[in-house]
Amino acid sequence: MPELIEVETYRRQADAVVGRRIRAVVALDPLALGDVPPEAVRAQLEGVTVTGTRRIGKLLLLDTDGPVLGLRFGMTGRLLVDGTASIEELEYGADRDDPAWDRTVLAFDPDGELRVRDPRRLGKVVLDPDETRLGPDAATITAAELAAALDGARTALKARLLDQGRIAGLGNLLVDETCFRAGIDPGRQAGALDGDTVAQLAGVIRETIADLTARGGSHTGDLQPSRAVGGLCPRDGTELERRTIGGRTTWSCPHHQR
DNA sequence: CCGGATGTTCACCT
DNA sequence: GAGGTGAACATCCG
Repeated sequence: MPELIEVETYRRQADAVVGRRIRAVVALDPLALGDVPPEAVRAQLEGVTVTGTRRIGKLLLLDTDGPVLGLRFGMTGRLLVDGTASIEELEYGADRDDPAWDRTVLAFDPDGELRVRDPRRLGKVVLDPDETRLGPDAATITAAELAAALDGARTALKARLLDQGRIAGLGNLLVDETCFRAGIDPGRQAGALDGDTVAQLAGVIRETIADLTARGGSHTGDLQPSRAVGGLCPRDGTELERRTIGGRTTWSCPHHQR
């Protein structure tokens, strides 16, 4: 579930713990920490107070009076705060929801908790993450920023849009949806788009994020129901094409996406 | 049993 | 070195 849209809803939920103190790190999955020893993370987090929340792309940041706590959600991570999840998180696996998947759990003073529920364990917990490695946030991307991100790139447009160091926040579903709406072939060479097309695409990216946010998530796009073998373009009825671009399954309309 | 999955990283290649 | 590609990671689901 987590692309920029989902992580932004997580951030809003996380706002509830601003002003609270981390009383205990109840659970910590070593796999999420990389090479950092769990004890070190525990020692740095216990006792600090959360002072604010931020988001860059798909990275959720909790500012504290100690280190910055960075949370990445991988493919299947969700955030639960004080026992509640946000409403639009019903898509992955649709049904099962097992507390055994709670990989990171923080308990607060005076009360409450925050937990990351992540079946596939591809999420990460990072202290003081390097924020400079992320490009400008897709939700507010300008034509100039997008032009800079695509500049001279010989790779496919989709591959470049997925590159978090160039533009932060777009995932597989959002990229397919924005290319679909913009009428652009995601396989086109990224650096070959003319200025007008880039400006138009920047607008479509922002509008698509706003639209799907209002609908309830990255999986609510117009293209989404047709992302299957034999699926037809919702705009013109052409059979959709399935390819791998940038290492990800890609659905597009060979008729109106050029 | 097999393939694929809303992501990131790293080894390897051009 | 820059830039790009594909496998690996761990787990669940159809």
